[in-house]
Amino acid sequence: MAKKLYRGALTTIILALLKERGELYGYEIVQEVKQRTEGEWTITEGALYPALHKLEGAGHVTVAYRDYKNRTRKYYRLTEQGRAEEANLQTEMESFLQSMHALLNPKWT
Amino acid sequence: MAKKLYRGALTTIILALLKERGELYGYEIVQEVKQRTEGEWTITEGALYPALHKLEGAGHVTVAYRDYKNRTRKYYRLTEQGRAEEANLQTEMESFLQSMHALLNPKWT
DNA sequence: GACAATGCCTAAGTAATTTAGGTATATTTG
DNA sequence: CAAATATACCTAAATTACTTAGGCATTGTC
Repeated sequence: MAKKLYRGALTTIILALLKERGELYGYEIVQEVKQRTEGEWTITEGALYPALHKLEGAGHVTVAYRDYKNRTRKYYRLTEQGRAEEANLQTEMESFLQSMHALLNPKWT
Repeated sequence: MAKKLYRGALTTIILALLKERGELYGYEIVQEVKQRTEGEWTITEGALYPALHKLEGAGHVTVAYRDYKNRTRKYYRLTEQGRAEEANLQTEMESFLQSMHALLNPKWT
């Protein structure tokens, strides 16, 4: 995605964006991430599409095909389970941030 | 370390702890991380020791052997380059946190 | 008319981790 | 006091999320 970190965060990001936006297609997710991080992160398609397929297989998202100018877009949307999973991963991320904070910021005794 | 996330953060953590504490031996790092994260994270030794050896090979840390009750401890300490690297990784982590924030927290337009 | 952008995809390679061992001494517990 | 746990180091194989490097087809741009 960017350099070394971030491994494992991709699914969390996808689900969070879907929760916020309701519906997104793959290519749109790439653009969205690029915009929001001001070019810092570029999701590679080789990571994104397999991740989306895995989410679909797990029942966390559903797919709807829609055409736009002779190109087919696959729109993804959260299922009920997907919402639950999103909440879990959000919690996990918060826990991660907290732990990281505890490790990198010494307490001024 | 914990579940899925955090890959790539280990070196950042090690260097940050060394900067703060001056000197640490391997086993001590495991304990320190466990304490600070309130048991959330357990660095596996299979990850830690190779990481330390890599840091040594890169010239980011130096090693001093010291004995304590018939057991040998390998104390690690930052080199000048190690300090620079620590600063780099710290910056990288901050950038990561910022990007993550931008992705998970929608801006209330 | 060529090249970038849009839109989807997969397969091979990479690298940081986990898992699962190994060795040896010190301390705690039943 | 024996057995289990803690301390202290280590490595090798397996796992896994990712990058790299392709492929296909259409649309927009210089």
